Amino acid sequence: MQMERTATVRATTYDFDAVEQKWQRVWDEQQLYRVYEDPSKPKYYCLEMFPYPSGKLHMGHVRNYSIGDVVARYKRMRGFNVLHPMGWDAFGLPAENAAIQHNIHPSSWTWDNIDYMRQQLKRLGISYDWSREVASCHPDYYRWTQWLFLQFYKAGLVEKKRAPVNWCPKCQTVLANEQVVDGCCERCDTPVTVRDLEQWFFRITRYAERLLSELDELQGWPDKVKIMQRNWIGKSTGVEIQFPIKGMDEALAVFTTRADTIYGATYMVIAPEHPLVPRLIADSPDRAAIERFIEDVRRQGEIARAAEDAEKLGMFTGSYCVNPFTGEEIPIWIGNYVLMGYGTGAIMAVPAHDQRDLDFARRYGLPVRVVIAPPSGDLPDAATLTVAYAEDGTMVNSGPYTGLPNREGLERIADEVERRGIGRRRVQYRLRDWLISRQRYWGCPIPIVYCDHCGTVPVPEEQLPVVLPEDVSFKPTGQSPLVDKPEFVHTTCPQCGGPARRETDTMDTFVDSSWYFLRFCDPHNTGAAFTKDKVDYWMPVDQYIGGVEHAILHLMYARFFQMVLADLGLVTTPRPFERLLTQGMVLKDGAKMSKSKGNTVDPDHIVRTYGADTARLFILFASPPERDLEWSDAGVEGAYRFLNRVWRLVTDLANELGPLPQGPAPAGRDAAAEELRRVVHRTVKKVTQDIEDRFHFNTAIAAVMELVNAFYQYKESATEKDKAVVAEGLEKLVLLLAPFAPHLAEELWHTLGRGESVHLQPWPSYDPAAVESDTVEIVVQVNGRVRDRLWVAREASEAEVREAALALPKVQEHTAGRRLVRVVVVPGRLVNIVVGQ
RNA sequence: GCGAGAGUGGCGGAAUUGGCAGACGCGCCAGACUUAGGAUCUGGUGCCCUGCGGCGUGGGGGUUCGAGUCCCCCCUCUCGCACCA
Repeated sequence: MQMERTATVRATTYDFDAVEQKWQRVWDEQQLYRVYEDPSKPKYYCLEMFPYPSGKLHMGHVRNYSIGDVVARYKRMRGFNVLHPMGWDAFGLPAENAAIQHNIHPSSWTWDNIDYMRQQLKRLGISYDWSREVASCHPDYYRWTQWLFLQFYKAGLVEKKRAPVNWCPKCQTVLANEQVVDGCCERCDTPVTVRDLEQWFFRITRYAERLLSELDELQGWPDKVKIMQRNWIGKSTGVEIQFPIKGMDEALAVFTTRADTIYGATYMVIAPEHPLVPRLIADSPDRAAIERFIEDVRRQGEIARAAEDAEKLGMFTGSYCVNPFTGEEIPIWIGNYVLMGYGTGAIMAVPAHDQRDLDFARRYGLPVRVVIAPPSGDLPDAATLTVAYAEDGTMVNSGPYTGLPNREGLERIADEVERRGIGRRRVQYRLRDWLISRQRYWGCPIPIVYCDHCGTVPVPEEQLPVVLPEDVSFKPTGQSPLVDKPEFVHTTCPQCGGPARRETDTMDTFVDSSWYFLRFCDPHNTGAAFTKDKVDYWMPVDQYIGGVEHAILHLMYARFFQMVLADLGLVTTPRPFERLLTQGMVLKDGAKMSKSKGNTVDPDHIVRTYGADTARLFILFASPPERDLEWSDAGVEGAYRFLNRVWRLVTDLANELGPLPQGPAPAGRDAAAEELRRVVHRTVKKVTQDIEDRFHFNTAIAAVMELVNAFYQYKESATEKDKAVVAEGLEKLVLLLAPFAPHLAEELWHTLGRGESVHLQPWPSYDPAAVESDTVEIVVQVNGRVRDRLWVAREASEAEVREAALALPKVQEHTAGRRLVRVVVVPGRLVNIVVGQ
C-alpha cells in the first residue's frame, strides 16, 4: 500500500528539491554566470536594486530578482555578454537598533543576515555572477565611497553649513526626513523638533537644471518616475524684487512667480527664521510676544508646520515696507506659512490672487485688492471674496499696466524691475542640497579631520579607509558610540601633524548606493574605485529593476553621482540607467505584506513546499511586472501543477519515442502534426515578442501553457506521432521555459539527451511560414453583431470574402427584406454587413 | 487640492494598431481512469432566457460600419506630492 502510493506520487510529480539543488551545484561548479569584458560580444548590464540585509528575503525581493533573472537569462540566450551582479546595501539604522535592543554588534548582525539572504538567493537559482558580490559596509567598498567623497570635495561639491534639521530629543540624534513619521520619531514616537546644526552637504542644487532637463533623455524610464523627479526638483521661474524697508537701509527681497500682481500686494510675510526678524521687531511693543510666537513655530517642526490642516498664523512685526510700484507703505508680518528654505524666505502677499494669502488676510483683517480681472469681466468683490482668483486675466488697478493681459504685464513689470535695479528675473528650485551627515555609527565615516591650526582638513587619499572601529559599545540613547571613542576621535592633522579631531558623523546610506553599479564593473580593484576601461565596457546599466519607492531619492542621487563622475572624467556615460522598470508591490488580501498586519508569506516556506521554479513562475505569471501582484496560494498550486505537467509531457514523450532527432522539423506528416508544429512556432514568436517588447512575462507564460495544452491533445489523440515535429516542439518548449523555470528546463534539456547547459543555448527561432495557416476564420457581422463565421483561404480577395459572407444562410436571415447599405471587409479578420430598414 | 495610474466573470488577469470581450491560470461542474481520488487526462463554465435571442468591460453621453480601446462629463479606488510664493 505504502509502496504503491509512493510509486504513484513519483509517477506524477518530479522531485523539485533534488533537481533544483543538483543544477544549482552544477552551475556553480561550472561558473556558468561568471562574466568578463569581451569586446567581441555585445554587452548587457542587467541590474536589480541591491537589498538592505534586513534578515531574510521577502516576496518583494523574490519578485524583483525573478524579473531580473528572466531578463538576464533571456539576453544571455540572445547572445549578449550579460553582467548580472548582486550585493548588499549594508549600512543602516536597523543594524544599530538591533545592537541596542538585542546587544548584537551591527557588524555581526549585518554579516549574519547577508549570509542567510545570500543562501536564499542561491536557493532561488538566480543567475548572478557571485564573484562580483560587494557589501557597502566592507572597508574594501567604503574606502572608495570615502574616496569619491574626496573627489566631490575637491570639485567644490561638498560643503559644511548650518541647516535646520529634524531632531529627536529623546534619541538625542538627528533624523532623516524619511525617519520622521507624522512629525514624530519613527523609533520612539517623540515629536520631532527643528535644530540648527552644522552638517555636511552635497551641492546637488548645482546640478538641478541638468537633473531636470536630462530627464527628457531618459526614454526608457517610466513617465511616473520622471514626473516625480520633475516635481521634486520643482523649477519655477519668477522675479526677485527688493522692497525697501522703512527706516532701514536694508531692503526685503521676495521671490514671486506673479510679478504681474504686484499692485495687489497689500502686506509682506517673512519666515520666522528670517535673518532680518530681530531688527524688524526691535521696536515693536509686542516684541516679547513675537519672540514667543517664533519659538512656538520653531518647536512645531517643519513637518507639522507643513501639515494639511495647519492653520496660518502670524504676527505683525511693527515694521513697514514700501511697495516699489505703488509707493504705498505696507506692513511686514511674520507668518508660519512662509518657509525659510524656499525662495528668499519672504513673500509679497497678494490676497486677491493667492489662496494662502487670502486665508491669512481674512484671519487678520488685512486689506484685499483685486488687480486681475477674469476673462468674463466679472470683477471679484474684494470685500466678500473667499476663493482667490489665481488664473490669468486682464490687469486692473495696476497703474500704467492696467488693461494689459497679465502674462504680458508680468514680463513688462519684470523688465521694469531690472531697469530700475531693484531686482532681477530668477529661476528657483525646490530641490535642496543633499544633507549627507548622519549622527550614526553604522555608516561610512566621513573622511574629514578638524585641526585647531588648519581647520577642516580632508583625509589624504592614501590614508583611506578611515576605518569604522568595531570595538564599541552601544547606548540606549542611540547616540553614536564614535563620539566618545577616543582612539577614533583623536588623531593627527594630515597637514601640520598636530593634534586633531575626527569627524564622527557618517554618511547617509544613499551615498553608498549611488555608485555600487560602478563597483560591480570592477569589484576587486584595490587600487581604485574602478577602472575606466571596465566601467566603459559595462556601463550604462541597460536594464535597472526595483521598487518605485526609490523613484526620487536613490534614482536621483545615482543620476547626480554619474553626472559628477562624468564631469570629473572618471566615467564616460553621463546616465547610469538606460531603462528602468519599477515593479509593483506584492499584496496579500489587497494590502501590502507586512509583519504588523500579519499577512506575510515566507519565501522559504514556498521554496520548501513547491521549489524555486514554482515560486518564480507563479510570481511572473500572476501579474505583469509593473502592476501590483495579489498573492494567491491557489495560484501557486497552479504554477506547481503546470511545471509537473511539463515534466510529465517531456519525460513521457521521451520515453515513448526513444532517441529524438534534433533541429528543425519539416512540415508535419499529417494535419494534426502540422497544427502542432504551427502552435510551436507561433508560441516562439509570441513569447519572444512578449519578453522583448513589453516584459509581459504573464502572457508569455500563458502562451507556453497553451503550447503544453496543445501538446497534450496531440499526445493523447495522435495515433502515430510525428517524431520530428514532436522533437522540435519539445526542444523549443524547453528553451522557452529556460528563463522562467531554469532548473526544470535544465533537467528536461538533459532528459532530451542534450549535453551542454540549456542556459548556454541560443534562444529558439521560429519559421514565419510555419506560423501562418492556409485558411483563416472570418467573423461575419450584420450591423456590428456577430451572426456567423466563415473559413476562407488566407489569400482570398475582398470580393470573394464579401460574396461568401453575403451568401451565408444566417446572414440572409438577418438581411432579408432590408436595404444593403454597405459591406466592410477587414482582410483576414471580419466582414460587417450594414443594412437599413 | 495638484499630479499619475487603475476600474473587465466568483478570483488573478488577457485583448500589441478601433475589428470575435473574457486568452491563460485559479475556483466550480461533469465525464474518463480507478478499490479509492484532494492525483491525472478530457470536456464545460460572463449574465439573463425553455428557445430564437437579448444584455454585458465603474456610470452617463458622443464619434464610428464597428468602442474595453478614441472624445466629453461624472463616480470610486491606489500611489506620489502637498502652504514651494
